[in-house]
Amino acid sequence: MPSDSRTNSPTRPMRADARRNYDRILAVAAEAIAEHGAEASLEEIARRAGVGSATLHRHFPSRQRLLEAVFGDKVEALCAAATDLAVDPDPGQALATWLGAVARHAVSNRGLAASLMRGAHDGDPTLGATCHSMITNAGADLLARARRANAARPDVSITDLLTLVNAICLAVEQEPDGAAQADRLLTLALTGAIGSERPGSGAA
Amino acid sequence: MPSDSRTNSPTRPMRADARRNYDRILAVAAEAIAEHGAEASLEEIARRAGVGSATLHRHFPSRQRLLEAVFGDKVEALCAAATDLAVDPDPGQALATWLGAVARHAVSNRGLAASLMRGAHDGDPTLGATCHSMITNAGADLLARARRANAARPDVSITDLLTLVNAICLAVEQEPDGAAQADRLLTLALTGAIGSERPGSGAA
DNA sequence: TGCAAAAACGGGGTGGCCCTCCATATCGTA
DNA sequence: TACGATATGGAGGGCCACCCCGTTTTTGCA
Repeated sequence: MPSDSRTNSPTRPMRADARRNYDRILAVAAEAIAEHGAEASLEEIARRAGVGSATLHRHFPSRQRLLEAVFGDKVEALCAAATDLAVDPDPGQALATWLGAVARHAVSNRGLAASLMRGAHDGDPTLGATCHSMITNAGADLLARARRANAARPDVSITDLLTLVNAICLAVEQEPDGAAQADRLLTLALTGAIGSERPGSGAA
Repeated sequence: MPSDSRTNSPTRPMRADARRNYDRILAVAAEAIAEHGAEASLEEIARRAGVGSATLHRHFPSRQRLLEAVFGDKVEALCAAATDLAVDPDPGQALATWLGAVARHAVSNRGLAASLMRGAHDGDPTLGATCHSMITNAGADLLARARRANAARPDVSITDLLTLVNAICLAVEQEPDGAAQADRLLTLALTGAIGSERPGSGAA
């Protein structure tokens, strides 16, 4: 069920001990990243997993790769959510709901936002489907639908929206009440931070 | 004319050699931060300035202090701009203009956004007027005026707005066309990223 | 089952970073 | 000029990412 991009790839299946270590590292990394964020010490992850640091670096050649492996299932969940929302009767609301879900995931999983930010644009195009592009593709459909329904500006791209979401999440990541803050700021950004409330419709 | 919080402070004036080194370090740090962002290596700054790393750490006990010293004049310029805009006939536009100016400064001076983000809320309350609080105070007046003119939501704080600006700048800092991106995203966030355009008034 | 080649492992080294101590050099002044 | 206060910076400690290469484990086959 979980996404094991190694067990059934064209390359020879992993040796049993390698697989064991791979899984251990992944589990420990998830904990460490939850504790210390995306900058968690790789050395300590290896230590806690009971493997040498070389083993960690062999399985995950870069920090980004480790992050992507750790958050793979979260990202898949978000993509699935996008698919579900793609049949929502209110495309505009569906898009907003999904962006909120992305924000919620990013806030409650430290490091996810950082992982989603750095897309394929900084080297390392090895991994075909990075978290970044998966999310982008998933969101693109929702935006397209919203646009067709005249519920989204024609000049805004899905990259714009996701950049906003991630930027906000990254910014509030270490605030005490990050979740609430992120939600507020996202709503603000989506509906207009400066009151473009039509004169007359305002308070009072 | 430049703000030398050391020359005329209640504490004894700096010795000539100390002052020389202080200035050298500051100049070199500005270059290094422009090159490598807020995470530039302090050791290399010391090396380039021709001083020992201990000297750097004595003058600037924390990275944040160095950043604040480097960006002090930029922040003062932004505060001055806020004062000027405080008499603008259109308070809503004035606020938007100022936020745009903050963004422009933050994008063209790598590290400024990072410096503005971390306010007094993480220890080190030694320095009375941090960049963070200076900017916040400066912006608060503009927002208050805009609010009185019904040109700003009553539920949005200056902290919200500055967090958005800084988050955006931080996010696009290493994109190739950062300035344009930041401008676009800020406009989006201020006016509403999802088209709340009234039916009929849209493009066409 | 036994064994050799292949695969994976991890200790330890390199080089970088931040930060501190303290013996030494420099400055300002009497 | 001489002296005390002040500033300096090299050396060293602790942490980190990353890599080399001798050693151990696993596997597939006879």
